[in-house]
Amino acid sequence: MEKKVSASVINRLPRYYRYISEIEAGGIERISSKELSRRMNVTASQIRQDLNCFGGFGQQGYGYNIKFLKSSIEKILGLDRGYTAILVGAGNMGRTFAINTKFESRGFKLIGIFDSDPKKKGVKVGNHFIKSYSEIKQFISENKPQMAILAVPKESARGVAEELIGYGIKAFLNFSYTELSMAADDVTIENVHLSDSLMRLSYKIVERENNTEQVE
Amino acid sequence: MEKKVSASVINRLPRYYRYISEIEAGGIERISSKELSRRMNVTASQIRQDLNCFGGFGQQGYGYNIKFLKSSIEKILGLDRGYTAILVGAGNMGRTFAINTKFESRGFKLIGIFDSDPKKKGVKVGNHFIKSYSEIKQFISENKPQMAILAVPKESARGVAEELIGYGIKAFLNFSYTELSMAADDVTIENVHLSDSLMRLSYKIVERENNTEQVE
DNA sequence: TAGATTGTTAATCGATTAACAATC
DNA sequence: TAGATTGTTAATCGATTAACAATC
Repeated sequence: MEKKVSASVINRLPRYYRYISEIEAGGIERISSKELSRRMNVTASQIRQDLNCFGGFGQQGYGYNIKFLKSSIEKILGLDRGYTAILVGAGNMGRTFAINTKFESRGFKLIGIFDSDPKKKGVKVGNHFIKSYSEIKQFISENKPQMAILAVPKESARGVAEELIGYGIKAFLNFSYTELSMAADDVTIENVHLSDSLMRLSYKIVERENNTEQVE
Repeated sequence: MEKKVSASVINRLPRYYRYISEIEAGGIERISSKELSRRMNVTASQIRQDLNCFGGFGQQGYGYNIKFLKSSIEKILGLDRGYTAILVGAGNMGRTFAINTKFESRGFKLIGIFDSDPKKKGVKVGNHFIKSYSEIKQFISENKPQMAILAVPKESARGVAEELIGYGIKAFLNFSYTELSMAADDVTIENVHLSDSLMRLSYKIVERENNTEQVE
């Protein structure tokens, strides 16, 4: 019944949330789409259009109340739901993720870290002790986490994902250097490709060098 | 003189590169846009349009030669230029980045790691020994790296960026939890926000839950 | 009330897809 | 040559921007 929200809008939501959070931290109470557009370097029109996909959070003549807008975006993004996550793979990427407190401050709760390397078992990472991968099935059935963070080697990513889907996990954040796309359409995967960002940066350097050359 | 390539196309380039690399590794010699579109889950038309922004890499009746296409995309992205990078900040994120060999295999060379914490000086990370941040000015003037990877705390990100711009760095990959956007228009910044991916994933879980509820 | 600013409709712009002639 | 598939133009679709009436 609801109109489907476009991917472009969804992609922009976290950015709105970051800016609004910063503005709130700065002690500001309200903001107009115009002023926000200036800060974020987008059009005011786009901001109003985007937010209105989810409801009217502003007020004519006043603008947007920061606290209300922030909590509204939190609801939209599900940051108020206390979703829980497990981390699979306690290599560098996995440990970095686990230790980074920002993730938990964004409304998520990491409840378990797993690794298949027996040497890592029991090692402390952040507030957690690494568990054996062999315990994962039971852990999931007891704790029912909503998401799994995959930070395993490329080769094992697909196998692990399939196994976890079998145990009922339906949402993945995938840091492995491979692109997961599972058949089941009730499974959601966000692939993170750090080297893509690096390649884009590289492209822009090339582009700039080309522009500098042509001195016509 | 050249038509400006749109951001959408540039964003897709690294993904093409990853797929083509995998296909090459699988020993395949040529591929049609149709077959590639099937694998990548995009339209063949889009693939042809995108590639033709940069030239005609295919051949009628044959398709695309994988080796040639791969090296062509490498040239477009500048992966063949031997760009060098320094890493600033040897915390978890920085070390993960430094150790991850995938970055170097993508045509970049990490030539120095810097941290302002005196305790970290001399500590080995991957093949590198962490240098003091106070040495960075001289290092840059001697080695002229094309890019800097920022993995410093949020609070210092802007200051560090400004300083490095002063030393001649013009391209940044920023992992700090803040969005850099410097005034100078000859400076390029790629911001990486890991928690944005997490929030998008969360949004999709909410969306699915909403869809499941309404059993009309 | 007058001024400000939203929510929303309409207009524009750009990106994606379809179609097909060119050609290997 | 016949079949396949590109490169590219034209058509469609969707996203962004502009405009403005509604209203706080």
